[in-house]
Amino acid sequence: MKLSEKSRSRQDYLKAILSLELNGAKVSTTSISEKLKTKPASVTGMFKVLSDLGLIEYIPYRGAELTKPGRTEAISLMRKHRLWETFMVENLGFKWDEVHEIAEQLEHIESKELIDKLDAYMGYPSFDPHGDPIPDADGNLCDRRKLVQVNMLKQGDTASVQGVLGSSDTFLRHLGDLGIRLGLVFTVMRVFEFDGSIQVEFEDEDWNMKEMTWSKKLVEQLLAELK
Amino acid sequence: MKLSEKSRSRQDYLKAILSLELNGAKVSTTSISEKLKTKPASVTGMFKVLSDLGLIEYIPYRGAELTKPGRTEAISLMRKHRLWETFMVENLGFKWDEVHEIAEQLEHIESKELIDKLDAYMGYPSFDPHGDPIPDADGNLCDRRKLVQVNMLKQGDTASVQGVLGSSDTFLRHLGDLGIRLGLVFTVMRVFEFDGSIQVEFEDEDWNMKEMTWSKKLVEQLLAELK
DNA sequence: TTAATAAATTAGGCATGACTAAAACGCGCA
DNA sequence: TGCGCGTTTTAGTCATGCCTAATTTATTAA
Repeated sequence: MKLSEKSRSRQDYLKAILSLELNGAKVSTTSISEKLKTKPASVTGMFKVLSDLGLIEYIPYRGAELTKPGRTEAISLMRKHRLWETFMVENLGFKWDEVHEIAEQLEHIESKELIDKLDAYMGYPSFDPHGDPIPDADGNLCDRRKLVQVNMLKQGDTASVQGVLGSSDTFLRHLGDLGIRLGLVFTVMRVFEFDGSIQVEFEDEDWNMKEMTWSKKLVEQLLAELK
Repeated sequence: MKLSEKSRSRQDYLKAILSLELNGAKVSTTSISEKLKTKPASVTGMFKVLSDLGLIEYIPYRGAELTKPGRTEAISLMRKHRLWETFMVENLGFKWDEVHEIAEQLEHIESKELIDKLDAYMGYPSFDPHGDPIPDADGNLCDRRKLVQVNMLKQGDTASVQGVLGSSDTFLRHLGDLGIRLGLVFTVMRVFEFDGSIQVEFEDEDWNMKEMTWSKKLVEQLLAELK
């Protein structure tokens, strides 16, 4: 009996459980069965399996809860789902509403290497095209509420680059050319709007003066955390 | 009974059968069982299913043969496998020997849109990193023997662009900037080598003069068919 | 405290796709 | 023609993960 084996089904259950937990809802067999379009009786069966695998804490008639390993696995699935969605929208030109179904399949591809390289290829985006945060390789989520768009910064603000909302090839190349990378700490020297585009002048850690002059939309794509 | 459903297993069998047919080998239960690491008895069972689905012609004790729909499906899998391998090597920076296992998973992703967009994203490569031809969206294979590398063309040759051997981002962008696209018909005006790099001057259908000046390796990546 | 109701579990089946063991086939060679 | 051996098929199991129907548990209201 290969109880250690991952399966599509088990992964779908873990994802559904994480989703309910994040909503603060009780993880009951009914709620899961609704999410997965199965029947409560089937959920009971799977809860036993997941419990035996140490992925959930399951008390009959009381519901289930992810354990540490279970949560790690579920977050890894969320990461894969959102990175693939981002790739399809930003690189392949899909519309944001066309990618969910395909990402449901892609998230089950087993290869940490693949997803980490895809992450790097896209410039480590912090949010997917729906605006949901993408967990990093260690499973950490970026809290959007703490971030501001670069065009909202004021003179004298010091902040660090934390993410990119939407990360098309050209935009990322542009950022790279300017030496703008994730984690860069900078101080805003001047912000002004001119003829429909926004210009931000800033100084980086090495006291080098840089500037961005983009359409308003492009500047808004760059997220930073105030220091 | 949902006999029309595609399954991972069935697809693996179709691929194995195609592979043996391309080698000119007889498609026996034993040979398939060796390829798929199952037992001949299991193959017999699956042959019946595939036969009922109209994907193979199966005569007990005689072996199996792909039908038209079966072959189409198998070639689509080959296309997906090779395109994903190409993507992983050319765009994500994998080594050519690291990608097979992952492509075995990716080839089962069901979405014609996805694979066609990935194909376009990479510039419609004709060969994968192992040098095997990639079927196009209609299942047509490119016969490598009929193609020549652009640096082998001589003054006055007329040819059409048929493929790119390896298609890194930068290389493809470069080609795009020059207006070089799949199917472009052109006539070579001048070829010469200078200081380790090769220069090809050519005229396209609209009589515009263009030139490529690249390292020898880059020019060799571009494949064309003589007219 | 108990009865009613909603939710969860158990019991028993079914389809898929693997397996083993045993029987049937096919082909080469005497 | 017929024997024998390797290949193939049949028969019967097993695990996964789903289902329905019947039972059990928890909770709420009288």
